[in-house]
Amino acid sequence: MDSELTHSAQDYLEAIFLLADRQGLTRVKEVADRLDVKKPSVVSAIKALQKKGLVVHQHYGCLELTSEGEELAKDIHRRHQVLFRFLHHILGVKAETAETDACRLEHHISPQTLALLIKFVEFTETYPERDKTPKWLDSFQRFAATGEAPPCLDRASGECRCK
Amino acid sequence: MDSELTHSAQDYLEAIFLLADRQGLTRVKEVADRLDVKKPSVVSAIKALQKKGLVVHQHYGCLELTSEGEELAKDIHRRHQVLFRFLHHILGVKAETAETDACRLEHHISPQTLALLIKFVEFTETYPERDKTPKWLDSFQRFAATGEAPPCLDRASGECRCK
DNA sequence: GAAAAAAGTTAGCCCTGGGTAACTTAATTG
DNA sequence: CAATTAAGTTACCCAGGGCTAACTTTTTTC
Repeated sequence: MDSELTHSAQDYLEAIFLLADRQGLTRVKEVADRLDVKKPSVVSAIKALQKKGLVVHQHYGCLELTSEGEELAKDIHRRHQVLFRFLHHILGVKAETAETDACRLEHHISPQTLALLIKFVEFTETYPERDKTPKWLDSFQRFAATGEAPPCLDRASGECRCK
Repeated sequence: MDSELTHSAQDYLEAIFLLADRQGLTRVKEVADRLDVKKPSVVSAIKALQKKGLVVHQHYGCLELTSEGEELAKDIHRRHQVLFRFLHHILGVKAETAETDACRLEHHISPQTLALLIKFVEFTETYPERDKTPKWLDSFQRFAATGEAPPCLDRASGECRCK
């Protein structure tokens, strides 16, 4: 059993996971629309996932993840979410762009980088206070938006004026 | 003239740029070794770059970027560098991994994200003082390395203890 | 300067992952 | 329940981008 998933296989897996209704079912058409590909592309991608035992699909019927497929999909989605939060909440990339970038980046990131990115997102979301934007991030966002030096800093000396 | 460069074309362009000696010349072999591909792959990639007027290459001879090719290569490399600095200096990804990740990520990032990432790197490298690690980054790096809450923060309250 | 080694090239293969056209099955509706 | 429409499928095709094997040219070296 070839356990390696291609990039596109991961996209399909994640999409099926996200589209599943309460009964865990979705449809070829849904997947095609979501990923912006044509139905035959979905069908052939699903054949591959089926062969690996990650998806169940009877002819002309619904799609369903196996439990193994669901585990993988959750993992893929977790990665995706971290990237999205980093891009959108920290860098300030607009939601739509962050979404598509996250989608493309998630396949090209090493485990080490992912782990550190998770820590980075966790760090900024947790300190100094949960769900409160840290001062430095606030400074950065102002800087990014206006090009202004951080408000509590003197540009010339680089010294903090608000000790 | 098809002006769009494929991902791999960008890699080749950047590699040629970085390998060029003082006379701006390099060799198929060099490129192949650097990108970890075989020579025939280089040859066919170069044919495409040649057709777009980005590279000059005579049979059995040296490779050289045209000025247009060099402009593009510099731009590609700038992107690469920003990513590397973000990954290595900010997140703390080890240099080797940061290098390969940067190489892979650079093709999958939107202009908006790149622009913000540049600002982010610039911000952390400039404030509060040029080339001095900001306090928050220091906190993050300790947190990433040890899992400890930032030293100047009380984890329970989230309040800063060192006002 | 001839023989060996290294570099470059060509031809042809393979896999990924998209697409269209044409067909079949299922669902909807008058 | 027959006709229409929508969904799913199949059989192709195409481009990107790598590879190997075999050949040619250039460079080295004895």
